[in-house]
Amino acid sequence: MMIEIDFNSDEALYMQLRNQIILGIATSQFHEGDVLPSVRALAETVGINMHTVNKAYTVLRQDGFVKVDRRKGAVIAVDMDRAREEDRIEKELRVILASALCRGLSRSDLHRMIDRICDAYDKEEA
Amino acid sequence: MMIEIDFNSDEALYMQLRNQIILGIATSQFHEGDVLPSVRALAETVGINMHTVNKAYTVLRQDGFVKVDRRKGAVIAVDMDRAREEDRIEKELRVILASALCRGLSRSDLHRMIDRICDAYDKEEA
DNA sequence: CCCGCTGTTATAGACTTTGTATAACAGAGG
DNA sequence: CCTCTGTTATACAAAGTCTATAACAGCGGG
Repeated sequence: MMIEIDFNSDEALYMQLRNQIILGIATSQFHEGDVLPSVRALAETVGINMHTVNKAYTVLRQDGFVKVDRRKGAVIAVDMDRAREEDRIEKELRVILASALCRGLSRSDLHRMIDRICDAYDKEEA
Repeated sequence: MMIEIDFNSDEALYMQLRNQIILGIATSQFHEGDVLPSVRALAETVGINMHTVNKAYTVLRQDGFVKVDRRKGAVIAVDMDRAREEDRIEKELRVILASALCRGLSRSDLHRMIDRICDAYDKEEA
């Protein structure tokens, strides 16, 4: 999977990495058990420091998306804690939904948007 | 409207302020034309610095939620630029939806979640 | 057995962001 | 005139981000 960094983004580099890998898992470009590039290799190819990649992997581990094996490296291993996740998701959604509603987006607009994003994931997956 | 700050949150104080005010607009606790507390007053009641409140108001202005009148203060004035907003919303949704799907939440789970949040807003509004 | 790979840790420096603190300014209004 | 409004400037401390070098332990292949 191609991982790209936008150095002009105001989003932290390690968060860009984290998010792209989560997107990769959602679109089945990464599967359970897949091994991510080593921190040094990914740092090299992307053009950033090793520690920045390491921080991304550490966050991914804390968030339950990978398990880190000292010899193999970072392995995709999604922790399925639905209840806890549902709370987190809903909390994050509240603000962004609020701002959408303020702009005049309707509830059905949001549903359509959800479907469009999910469709894009399903398509990429195939 | 009651505005509260969580000093233990890892979210920046000015962003907490910003988000709560957006939530307030979405739930009609703030209406078009309403005047927000002055930067000094809000800073006093919340227990933070004036400049932190000012930054929140500045961000709200940049994001098109308030207009600032030098004599009256910050006034709720939502900028209805749907097209631009739709892009921003969708971009923000992509990552959080991806992480939800990774955890095993289904598309209909997400739809239900959207409805639940919107229902809560409608209810608060009434 | 050593070499090379893995993540991990430590230390240090530069830079940005965040939040606070004081102070002063112009504009508007009672 | 006094007081309220946002705005601006300056300074400072603390935290976060990113880089750079270096070293360590564990494991596996030649």
